[in-house]
Amino acid sequence: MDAEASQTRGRPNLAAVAALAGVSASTASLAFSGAGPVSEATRAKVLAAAKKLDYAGPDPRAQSLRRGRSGVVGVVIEDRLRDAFRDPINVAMLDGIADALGAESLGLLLLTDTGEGGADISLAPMDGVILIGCSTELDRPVRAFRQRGIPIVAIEAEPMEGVLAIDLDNRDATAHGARHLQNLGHTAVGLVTLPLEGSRQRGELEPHRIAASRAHTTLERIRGARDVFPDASGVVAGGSSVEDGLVAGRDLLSRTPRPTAIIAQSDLLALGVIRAAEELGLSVPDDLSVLGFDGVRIEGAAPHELTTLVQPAVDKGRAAGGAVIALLNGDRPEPSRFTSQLRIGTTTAPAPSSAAPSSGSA
Amino acid sequence: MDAEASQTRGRPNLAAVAALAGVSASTASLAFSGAGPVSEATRAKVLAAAKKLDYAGPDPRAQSLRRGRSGVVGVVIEDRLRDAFRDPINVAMLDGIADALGAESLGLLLLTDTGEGGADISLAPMDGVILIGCSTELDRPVRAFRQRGIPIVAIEAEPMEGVLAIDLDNRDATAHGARHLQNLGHTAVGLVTLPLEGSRQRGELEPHRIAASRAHTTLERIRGARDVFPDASGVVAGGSSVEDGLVAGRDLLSRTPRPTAIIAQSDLLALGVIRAAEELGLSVPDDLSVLGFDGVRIEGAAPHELTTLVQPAVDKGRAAGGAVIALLNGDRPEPSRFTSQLRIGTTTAPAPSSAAPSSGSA
DNA sequence: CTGTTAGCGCGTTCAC
DNA sequence: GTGAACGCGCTAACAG
Repeated sequence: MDAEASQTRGRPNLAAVAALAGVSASTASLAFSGAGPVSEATRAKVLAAAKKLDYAGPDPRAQSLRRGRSGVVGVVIEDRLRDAFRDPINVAMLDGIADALGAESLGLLLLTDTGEGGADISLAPMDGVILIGCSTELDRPVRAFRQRGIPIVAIEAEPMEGVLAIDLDNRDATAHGARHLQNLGHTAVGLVTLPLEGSRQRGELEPHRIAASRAHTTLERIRGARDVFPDASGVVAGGSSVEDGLVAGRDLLSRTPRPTAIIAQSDLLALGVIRAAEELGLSVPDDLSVLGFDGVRIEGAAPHELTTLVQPAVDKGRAAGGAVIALLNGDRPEPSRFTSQLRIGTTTAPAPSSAAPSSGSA
Repeated sequence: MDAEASQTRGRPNLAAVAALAGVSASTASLAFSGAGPVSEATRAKVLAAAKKLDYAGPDPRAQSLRRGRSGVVGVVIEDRLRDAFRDPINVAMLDGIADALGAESLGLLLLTDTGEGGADISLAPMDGVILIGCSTELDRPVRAFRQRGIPIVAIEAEPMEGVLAIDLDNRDATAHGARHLQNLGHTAVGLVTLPLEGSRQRGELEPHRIAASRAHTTLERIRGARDVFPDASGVVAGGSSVEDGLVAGRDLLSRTPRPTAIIAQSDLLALGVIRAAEELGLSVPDDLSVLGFDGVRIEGAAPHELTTLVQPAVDKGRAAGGAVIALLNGDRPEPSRFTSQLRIGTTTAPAPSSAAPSSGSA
């Protein structure tokens, strides 16, 4: 009855199964993992014992410790999931990541950067981590990950030591789009940017805020726009949503002189700007040209076809996933850089009351 | 130099830190966890040693084994993330879950039910699991979780032994909405349902498919509609998207006699149906009434305000999160049931060429 | 307040 | 093919 006693108390473990099967624990282990030579007869005995004890297989936690791997990759997303997932571009990226990780049957641990209280972020058991869209300062967690020897991949972040970068041509692409507007004769161009700080404070786009910001993507896109329109002013949106774009658009379009074109840093923002224009009785693109970024198809953009910079979001995610996997395998993957393409839709047109020069700058 | 040797090889561990600090391992452990009485001086010594060795703190994997907890809760979502996240209702639920879990600093492990190859789904180290929107057969994984003693919470699933249910009044709510249409005088009502199988096959809504299906939510909503319109025919959509609704709507609206009202099982589907109607030159709600489900605000629904059944998605998610937490604490939480509310918008109106009876059925 | 003693449940040598 | 021993890194009891 002693053997039965150890069965009764708590969950069965490998040792209990092995004992019941009349084999050693190591043999039982091999029978489960299939990672060694075990006779068919022994395996059957072990499996039978497992079934009898209602044993579900080796405990993942113990395996993690022993193997030094938990089979989980963390994905750090800025702030609330709700906000992050509201923008399809993030969902697309995540989908790419999940795709790559799933192929190696790695789990995806969703971590939200809770800011100050975020001491716990690096406390989860994971083998690698992907930083995605991090506008806030992630120095502390990054240092912790490095100390733990956890491979780090960052999508569109400032270059950091020991962090593999997956980049996008944010600056060049935006400049390309801006040049398109310039070629259409626009000179009064306004900017609607993504947030500059983790606090997502909206307001005027002012030099001191830019100087203090570490929001890489936002900054690069501002730079790209100003490469072409050095004096372009603008507003900082409170997030990437149609609503935020609407607010920003109302602001920008009520100024004098009113801009004839607006460069929005995401498609959702661009759509909001279009709404604001329509609200004011302005016609897009006749009275106002609008340029977006991302190239996601948004329900409700109709009847407009947004002129935008199409970025390969899913590929970016897949690349990030592939990169962690490579790092976990001990390889040395190269950082990658993706490029966006200008897709001309129906929301940009020659500047009103001005002949559009066919090319070249003013 | 021997002490140095153990420092050089591999990552430092608690023992190494303790040795360098000249204390025992357990003392060092307490210094980190703060879970016991440690003198300020000793703690300082330990922390100094840790800094010197570049030790990042206790290894989460080892902690998991020792404590029997990994601090991670799995969330199982049907099929591809891309599809799941396309519908805001899922994002809202996930947000609620994340909210509840985050409060206890539990991680959220995203698991996609890969179907056949999904032997790995129950292999991840986690303390509890939430099943969400599972149309496929999850018997095997559920059994595995139970064997492991992992608490299981399911949102809108068939009742299962040992699974805590978080439910929605899918049937009653749909019936309520259907009655609204009935009161408006509609008798020719068509259904656009969510998928019936994991394969997401679209097509005619036929009895044998219903009989074979285990998609709880879909079935309940069908039942609710037929409680009021027993003979209502319909089509099964290939997913929950505007596109799927458009396809289904075209199909349904090209039949004779054409339905005067359509009950769609999600707002996204409903919007697609509206698009299909407009495509055919039909006016909503004059020629066709459309009822949705979910009550999410969708960009692009304008100028319509969808008549729909508003469900408390975030609360549902929060309840699910709270339930796993309670189960992990050894409590016995009650299953919960949420109710939806009919929100009358501008997409339902009296049936054409028919006086709307004020109440009662035909 | 601190040290000692035992494991958590498993995978991996290395012999036989 | 199989078994015996050992340790992954940490923490919960008890002593002192």
